[in-house]
Amino acid sequence: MINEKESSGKNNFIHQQIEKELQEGKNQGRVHTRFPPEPNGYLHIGHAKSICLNFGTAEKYGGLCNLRFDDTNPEKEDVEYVDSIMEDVHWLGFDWGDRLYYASDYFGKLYEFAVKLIQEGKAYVDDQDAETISSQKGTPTRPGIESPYRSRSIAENLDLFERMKNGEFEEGSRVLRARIDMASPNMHMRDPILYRILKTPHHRTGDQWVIYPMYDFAHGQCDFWEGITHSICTLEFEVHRPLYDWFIDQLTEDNYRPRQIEFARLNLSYTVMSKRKLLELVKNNYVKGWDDPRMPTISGLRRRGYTPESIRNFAERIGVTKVDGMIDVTLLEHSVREHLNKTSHRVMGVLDPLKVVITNFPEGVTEELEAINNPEELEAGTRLVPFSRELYIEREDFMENPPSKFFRLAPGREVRLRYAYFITCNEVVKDASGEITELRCTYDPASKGGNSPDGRKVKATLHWVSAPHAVESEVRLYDRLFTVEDLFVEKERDFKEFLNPDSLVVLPKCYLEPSVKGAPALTHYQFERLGYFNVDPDSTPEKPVFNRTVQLKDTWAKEKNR
RNA sequence: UGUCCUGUGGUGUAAUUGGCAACACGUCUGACUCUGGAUCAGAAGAGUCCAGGUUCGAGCCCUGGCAGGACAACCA
Repeated sequence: MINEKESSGKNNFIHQQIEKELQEGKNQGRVHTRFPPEPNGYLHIGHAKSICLNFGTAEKYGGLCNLRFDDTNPEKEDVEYVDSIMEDVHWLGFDWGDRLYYASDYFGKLYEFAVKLIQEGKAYVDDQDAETISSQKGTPTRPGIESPYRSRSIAENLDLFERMKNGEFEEGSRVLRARIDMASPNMHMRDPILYRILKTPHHRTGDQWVIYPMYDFAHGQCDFWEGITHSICTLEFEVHRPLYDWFIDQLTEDNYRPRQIEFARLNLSYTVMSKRKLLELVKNNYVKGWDDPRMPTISGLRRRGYTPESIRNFAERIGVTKVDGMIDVTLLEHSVREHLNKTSHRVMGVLDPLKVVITNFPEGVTEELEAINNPEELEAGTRLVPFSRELYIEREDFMENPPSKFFRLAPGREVRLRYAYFITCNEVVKDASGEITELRCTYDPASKGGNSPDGRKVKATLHWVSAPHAVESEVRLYDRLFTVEDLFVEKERDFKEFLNPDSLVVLPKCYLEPSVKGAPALTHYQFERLGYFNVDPDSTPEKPVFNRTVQLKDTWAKEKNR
């Protein structure tokens, strides 16, 4: 959680600008933002940054934030995406109230506006095909040339545009263009296309329209009609701003103007953030779906075990600037650990079981030992954990020939079983191949509860599970999806070449303490000494499935690798 | 050979608008601990892309460079 001290006095450049405007009395003190996704994919952590910025900014200045679907391209969009986007925004903890809009709500007004531009001689119908128009556009360093249709009469343009709307022409045969400046140093001002013919049914308007406005012709006007004051978008739209302003200037003579402000999109190490690439991973089954826990999507992170709080704190921590950079995933991981450490219940679970027999503990007896649910929040209470003669411990918690820095169980060494007893290893049982199959230990009955009877110390406390009481579970371990930190520097090669083959490891047979039985999907736990895990929706009453959200920090692992 | 944007510890951000470069993550010590977690205490790490200039004083202002990015979809 980010406290006041950390967040105060750290205004990003957008908030600084807003505060300046507020002092000047601009927009009558109104702050109104919008989050405008195109419903052509699932939201990802980069969108979360934008959501937190837009909704957070409105919240901070007592303003409003709309949710608006930028649905001007029926070929890529779908209601499935609309639904998931609304779910994800809500899950993150934001609400748009009754301000749910669609660019398609404005198709009628946009059409009228286009007609007005034609009447003013500021737009024309171009009969050329895409290739020809593109070739006349010039390059960033060379001016374009004017279309032969540029100076058609207003009456002819009006007639043609109406017939475009009425479906009289084929897709691609005509477009409506703004008449601005083919020699502009800004490519977007070289008679940009306003409308194109598309005969694909739209997910909301069906076949009512066969002409669709382009992004540039829709976005700013929607902002204007909704009373948006700050239209926050990502850096790549910077060069669109003159066009954005040009349309608004044609629309109104008011003082009120929505202002486009650009910030740097989020780049996370070891992952991809483009919807195109994410879609490719899903479509070609490199992952199991948009909500695969390895995906950087909101739904993937949710299933992985991230909490809304952790994502919002992350967004706050990374800040907002115009500098293109790369955020280390470990910062995201830190954010979940921080939140889950405070909130999740502790539980014991053994992922790679090694059987331990307590030779001096009676057979057929079960003891119930009290364990603390969350040492960070004692009000969470305690639970009883069964203990018996046969247990499982983590295989890596035992070494037959331990190096000096290894504090855990070894032959002749005494350690504590958490909340249970001190045990000493007396015998190592192996199979024919030499693999350790069982440890035979004795316990000190006087150390019940894990308290040293005579003040003697042990260097390690191990987690364990009683064998006859263990809940057999599947546990899925995740690692980064890609093997390289920055996919962008490898843009010459197909990004799929860098997929991490070990991004998912399934452990089919893990043993967990019985208290996890029946926990609903998405319940968070800390498996003591291992990490944070949560219940996967694939769980059945017979066989729970857990996802590892993130490991605990592990200084031994670091030591081991030296 | 254009227009626009951006350069601050390893990473991400800050610097009261000209006043000893601060914070978080990470790293390294140490303390504490029934999680090698958490917590606590401390340390190292940049002189702000470069070169000039203005100024008592520049990360901030001016000039000139350099580097990186965006823009040539009937995508958003």
